Amino acid sequence: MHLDQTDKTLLKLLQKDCKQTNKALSNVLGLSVTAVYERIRKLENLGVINNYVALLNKERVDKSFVAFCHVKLVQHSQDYVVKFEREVAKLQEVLECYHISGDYDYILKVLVKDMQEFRTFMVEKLTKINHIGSTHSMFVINEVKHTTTISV
Amino acid sequence: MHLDQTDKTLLKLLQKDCKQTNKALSNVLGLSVTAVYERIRKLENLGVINNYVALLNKERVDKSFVAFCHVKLVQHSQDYVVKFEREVAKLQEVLECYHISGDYDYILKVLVKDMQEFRTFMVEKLTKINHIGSTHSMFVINEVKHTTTISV
DNA sequence: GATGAAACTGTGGTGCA
DNA sequence: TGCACCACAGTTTCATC
Repeated sequence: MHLDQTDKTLLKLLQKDCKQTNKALSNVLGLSVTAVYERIRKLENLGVINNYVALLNKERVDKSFVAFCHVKLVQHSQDYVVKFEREVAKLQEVLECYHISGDYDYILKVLVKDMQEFRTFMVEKLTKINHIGSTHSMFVINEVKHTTTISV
Repeated sequence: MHLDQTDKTLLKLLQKDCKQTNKALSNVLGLSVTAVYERIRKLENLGVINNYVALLNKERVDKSFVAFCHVKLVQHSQDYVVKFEREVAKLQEVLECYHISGDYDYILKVLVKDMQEFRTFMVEKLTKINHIGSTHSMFVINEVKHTTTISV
């Protein structure tokens, strides 16, 4: 796989706004509409472009509380790890979950309505998963930056 | 602002795939194409839908290393805070940055090619920002879950 | 990668409940 | 206010060069 400069520019444009017409893109890139169409198809087929999604304003859908939650398991047997990861992936409040190096095993990004809902999430959902040793939560005071755009 | 069940279903569908035609959406929702079109326009105008973007496979664009980086400032004067936030927002390697509660002031999600590039990022970019007291990095071993879909 | 044609979709007007 | 129907302009998509 090799991406030339045109591919990279195209990816940059589509990461910013994927609803642009091929005609608009063709103007920026100095190509024909078909050439743009074929490059996009190529990038999709190569799996460089995963999918196209609508991003919402979380405050407007009443989800204003973001927290990062560290989790440590009591043990690290494969059984426990697999089970925890499967259960946590099911929780819709958990937008992201990573297995990380350091004092804790996992870091989770959790999105809920408010502090009260976060408490409910912790008590009734997260800590209901077995084999969790300890957790440590950090609350987001302010979102400084949040982008889905990868520099290519 | 009030979102009915149809709006919520529509948001769920568009968060999964925003390239679906209004016709396909109208079939799922049991509405006419125009009705779907008008609801989407409404959600855009209300600012519920922020934008439409292409999501990339980070491995396919040679960005396989994710790290979370805690940052503490030496002081918390407004001047220092504003300056740090402005500088960090400019760094393309930083996908997310949050001001958080707890021992550290900020948590950053950093995406680069590999460990070596991370080192370069830390030495030549992040710690070049003034007034940083200390940092603490955690490396992602495995991505368990990563979604942009907010449950509505 | 360009051109041109066919099929389809987005978009806005009008009317109905 | 919200939806359905209709029609046109513009877009996607594909065959051909």
